[in-house]
Amino acid sequence: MTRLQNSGAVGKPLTSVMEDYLEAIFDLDRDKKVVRVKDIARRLDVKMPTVTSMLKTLSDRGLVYYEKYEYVELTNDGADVGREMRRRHEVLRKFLTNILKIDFKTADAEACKMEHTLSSDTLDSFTDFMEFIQMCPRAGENWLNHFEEYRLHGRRPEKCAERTEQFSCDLKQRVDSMKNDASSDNNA
Amino acid sequence: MTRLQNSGAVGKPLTSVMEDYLEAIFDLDRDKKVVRVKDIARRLDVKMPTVTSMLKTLSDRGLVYYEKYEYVELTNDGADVGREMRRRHEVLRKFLTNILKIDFKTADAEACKMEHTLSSDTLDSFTDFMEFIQMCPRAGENWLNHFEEYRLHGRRPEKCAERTEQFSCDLKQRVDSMKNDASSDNNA
DNA sequence: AATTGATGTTAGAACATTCTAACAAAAGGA
DNA sequence: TCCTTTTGTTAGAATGTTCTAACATCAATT
Repeated sequence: MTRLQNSGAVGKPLTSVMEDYLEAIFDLDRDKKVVRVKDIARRLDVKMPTVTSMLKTLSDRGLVYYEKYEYVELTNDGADVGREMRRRHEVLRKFLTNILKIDFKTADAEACKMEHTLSSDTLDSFTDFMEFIQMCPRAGENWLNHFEEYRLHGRRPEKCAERTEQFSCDLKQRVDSMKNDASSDNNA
Repeated sequence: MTRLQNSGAVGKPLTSVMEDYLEAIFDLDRDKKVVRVKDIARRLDVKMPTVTSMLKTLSDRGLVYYEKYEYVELTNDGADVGREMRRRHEVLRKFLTNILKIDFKTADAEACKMEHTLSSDTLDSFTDFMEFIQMCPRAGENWLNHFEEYRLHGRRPEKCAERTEQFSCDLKQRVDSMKNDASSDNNA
């Protein structure tokens, strides 16, 4: 199950658009103390009637408290979803910036799209991977810097290649075997 | 631009659903030599009328050749899209299985969802990262195995710390001597 | 209190995607 | 050939998300 369930009105799963709205409201709630239709509209780049319409839907499902012309608030269920989407967003953004070295703006946008599609389990794997990299000396920041060089200065990082030579045949063997596995899309 | 453009009927970007259909047809084309409505329906888990309807849309946009009751074929534009989606799918699936150690079935499903959302640039970063890991001995398969252990046996991989010590004799020496910026590996 | 500008709502429509029910063509026996 | 099964199509409806145009309310100023 990728999508969070609500225990409110309906048993149907939330759509990714609903998740976006809940995340937006959750964020705005922390920043601004009062959440208005206009804020949500600007944040999600939609028109105000669209927001009104969605607020009705979310209200029906017990995810927001919403009365005409009044400020919007999340219910507990709604806040749970919003918070979870925020968490996912952060995990993914950090992966994209810290590991893949993608610039913040792009990473943020990509994370926003990815956060709906990945299952919790997969998300956990991303988290684990990042933790592992920080925890395991052989793969820490130093190594990540090499990746950055690799990205910036072309496909064949000499420093890494040099090391390959210095390492035992044993290791190189494993590296080669993995290489075969991962570069097998010769479809044309 | 995340989405590929077609040079056919309309200038509008493709939806991710259209991309799914094109990828499915592309795959079936390689496997089965003749692509039928029923095959597409089964593959995408939709009903046949839905396929018929989408084929009209794709035909209008110059992405498939489609005549009533006849086999479906991709145009060059359509094949370009299908092939690209296939490539993205493979990159992501390999990342999820080889790096994050997610089981194949799950990884395949997740890749299918991710492939629409990521930009080409970000996709390239995934590819680069995988290539880098294969190329750089300090981050090869051996290290990836440690990650697997880490995932399976809890949050604190003692072996990683141990190894650091073990490597000291031969490796760390070289690393230190030839590497200028080696100093940030000293975490717990 | 009346006016004005910002904010919010309703109504109605469009689009993409999907479905079911009913009909139509193709294919393969008997 | 006629019949049956498989495959494919049309028509029509539903859902989810969005928009524009028009109207309503609120807040602030005069």
